[in-house]
Amino acid sequence: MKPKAPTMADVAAAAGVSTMTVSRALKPDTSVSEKTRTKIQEAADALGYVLDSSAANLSSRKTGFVAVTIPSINNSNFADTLRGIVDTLRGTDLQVLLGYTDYSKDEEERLIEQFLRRRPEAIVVTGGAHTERCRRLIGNSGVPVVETWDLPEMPLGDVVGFSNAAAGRLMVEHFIEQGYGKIGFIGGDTSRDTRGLDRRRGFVAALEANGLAADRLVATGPPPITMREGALSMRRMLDRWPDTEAVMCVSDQAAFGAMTEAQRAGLKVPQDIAVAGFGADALSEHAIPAITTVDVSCEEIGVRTATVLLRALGLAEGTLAPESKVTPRLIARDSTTNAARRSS
Amino acid sequence: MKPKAPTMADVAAAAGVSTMTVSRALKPDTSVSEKTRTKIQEAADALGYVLDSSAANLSSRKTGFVAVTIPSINNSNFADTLRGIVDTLRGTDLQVLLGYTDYSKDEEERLIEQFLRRRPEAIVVTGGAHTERCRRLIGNSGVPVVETWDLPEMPLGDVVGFSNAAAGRLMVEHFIEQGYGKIGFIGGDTSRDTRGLDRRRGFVAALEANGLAADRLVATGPPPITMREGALSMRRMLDRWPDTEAVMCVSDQAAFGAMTEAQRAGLKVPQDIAVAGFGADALSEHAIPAITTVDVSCEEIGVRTATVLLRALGLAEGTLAPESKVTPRLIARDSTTNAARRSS
DNA sequence: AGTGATGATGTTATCGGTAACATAAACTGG
DNA sequence: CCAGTTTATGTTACCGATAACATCATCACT
Repeated sequence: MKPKAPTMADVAAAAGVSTMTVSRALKPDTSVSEKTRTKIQEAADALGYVLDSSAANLSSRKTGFVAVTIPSINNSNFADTLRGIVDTLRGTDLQVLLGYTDYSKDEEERLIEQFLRRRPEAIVVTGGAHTERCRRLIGNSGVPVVETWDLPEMPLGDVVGFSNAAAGRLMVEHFIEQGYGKIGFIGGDTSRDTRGLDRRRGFVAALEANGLAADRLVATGPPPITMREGALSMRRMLDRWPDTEAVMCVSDQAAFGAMTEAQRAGLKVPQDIAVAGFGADALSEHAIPAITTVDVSCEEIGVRTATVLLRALGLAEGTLAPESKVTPRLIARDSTTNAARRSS
Repeated sequence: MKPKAPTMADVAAAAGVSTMTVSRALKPDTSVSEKTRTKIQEAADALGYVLDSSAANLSSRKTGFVAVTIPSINNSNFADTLRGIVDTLRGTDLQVLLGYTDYSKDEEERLIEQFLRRRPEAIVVTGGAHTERCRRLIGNSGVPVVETWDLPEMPLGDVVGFSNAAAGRLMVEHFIEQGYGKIGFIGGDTSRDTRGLDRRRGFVAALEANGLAADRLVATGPPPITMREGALSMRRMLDRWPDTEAVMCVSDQAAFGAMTEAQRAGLKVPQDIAVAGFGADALSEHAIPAITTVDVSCEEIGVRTATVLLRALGLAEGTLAPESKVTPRLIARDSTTNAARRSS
C-alpha cells in the first residue's frame, strides 16, 4: 500500500546525478545547468518526489518556522493581527506555527516549550505577561522575539503594540467631552486578560483624574468575552446602577451584546445610555446605532511584527525598523453622541 | 552570544549515561530507573536543554504534525471548527500546522505542497473542491485525509461535513412555511466559495421545486463576504427588486450587514422584509431582531474530524468512527417571522 | 598557449536524534 | 540455587538532506 516515499537519492539515481545536484536543482538561485535541472525536475515529478523538510532542517539548521501565540482563535482582532503576519510572511519561506493560549500564561508556557522543540527562527507572543519559566525558555533560545498588543515594562525583545491604558483613557475623555458623568466599564476578569485589565485600569485612572466616580465596574467572567457576557453584564450594570449614562466595554463584541441587551430592555442608545467598545470590528460599524470604538490597527500590528522579524532575520533590507508603537485612535459614532439627549 | 544549543549528547555526558538513555528518560512510558531519570532531568534543566524535534522526526519518521487548511482565519465558523480540532488534539502530541487558502484552490495546492514537505501525519482540508494536482499530491502522500464542511462526490478519504445544498433548501422551506413568496439570495461568487455556491444552488432548486421564481440573486464579490458586502448587496437587491419579501444570505455576517442596511433604509425587519443567514454565529442571536439562521455545528465538525483522525492513526481506541454527516438545523428567529405582516 | 576566473558537479562528513538489537543486572519461582 | 524472565542500559546503524570543500571542464584575455 505505502511503498515508502521516494528520497532524494532515488531522484538522483533516476536522473543520473548526485544527490547534491538534486538538492541544488530544487532550489532557486543555485548554479545548476538548465539541462540537468530540467532532467531532475522531470525525474522528481515522475517519482512523485516531495522534499523532506525534517531532513533539510536538521542538516541546514533552518526550519523556516515562526512560532506565534495568540490568546484566542475566535477573536477577530487577533485574527487580523495573525493575518497581517501570515500575509507579510508569504513569499518568504517562513511558515507560521500557530498556537492559542486561551488567555492562560501556563498554557502559553506549555505552547512555547512545545514550539521551541521545533526550533523556530522567530517567536511572536501576544502581550507582555509571561511566566518566569516562559521568559527563561524564550531567553535561552536565543531567537528573536516580538511582543505584540502591549507595551511591556520588561520587554523580552522587540515590541509592536500600544498602550491599553491609553485606549481606556481615550474613551473616558470622549465620554466627558460628550457630557456624560456616570460612566461604567464592562469587562476585565482579574487575572487572565491582562490587556483588557489594562484598558480598565487606564479607564479608572482617567475617571479619577477628572474627579469622577470610578465604581461602576462590572467584571465579566474569564475571557473570551462573548456577546452573551456583554449582555449579562449590561443587565447587572443596569440592575445595580440604573442611572448609568455611558458604558465602555472591553471589546466590540461585548459592546454589541451590551447594547442590544439595553435596547431589548427598552432603553434607547445613545439617548438613554451610551455604549462604546474596543477593537474597531466591522460589527461596530454596522450595528444600529453604530458603536463608538477604539481602533488599534490590528492588522497593521501583524504587518509590522512580521517586518520587524524579517529585518531581525536579515531577510529584508532596510535599516529602519517600522515604528513599533501603534497609537490607539478613537472612532466616534452614534452610540455615544449626546446631542440627542441634550436637545431632548 | 549564542553558544550553540546543548544537544542530547551534552546532557548524556553531564549525567554520565548514553544518549539513548537520555532519549528514553525524556519520554513517558519508557523503562528508565527513577534514579537515572531524575539525574538526567536535572542535567537537562541545568543545561537548558530542549529536545530538537527535527532530529527526532527524521529518525523516528513521525512529525506529530496535522496539516489543516481553512479558507479564512477571519471567519468565526471556520475558527470554531479549528478550535474543535485543536482542542481535541490537545493531550496527544499532535500539533496543528495551519494554513488559510483565501478561498483559492491554487493557494490550497500551494499550501498542501508546502505542508507535505513537513511530512504531516494527517491532513484536514475544507470542502471537496481541489485542483487535480492537489488531489494527486494528497493521494500520493499516503496520509489519512479528512474533508470537512461538505459532502464531496469524489471524496479523497474521510469526510465530516454536511450538505450545503440542504442548508439552502431548509431556508426556502422555512420561508414558504412563513408565507413568503418573493424570495432572494445574497452571496455566492461564481468561482471561489463553492460551499456558498452550493447553498445557493440548493436554495434555487428548492424555490423552483415549489414553483417559485428564483431570479432574485445578488452575487457578492469574491469571499470573504463581509458585513459591508452584505449591506451593498441588500441595497442592490432593493434597487432591482423593491418588492422582495425575504432574503437568505450566505453567512450571518452578510445577513447582519444586509439587515442593518435595510433598517437604515427605513424598512422594518421582518415586517417589510425578512432576512436570514447561515452559520449560527452569536451575532445572529444578539442582533435586533434576532436573525434566523442555519446551525451546522461548526465546532462539532472539528471535534469529529479530530476524532476520525485519531482513530485512523491508531491513537484512539474504539472501532466506531463518529457519524460523519452533520445535519444542518434551522433556527427560526424573529427576523423571518411573518406573523406581524399577516396580522397587519 | 598559459593562467586565473567562473560555472557545474561530485565527495565526505555531519546535523541530532531514535529503532533495533545486544547485553548486563536483578528478580522470579520451584 | 539455577534456568527463565524482566528491567535497565549501551551499541550500532541509520533517517534524508545539506555545508563545505574538492574537482574538473570551460572560457576569457593577455
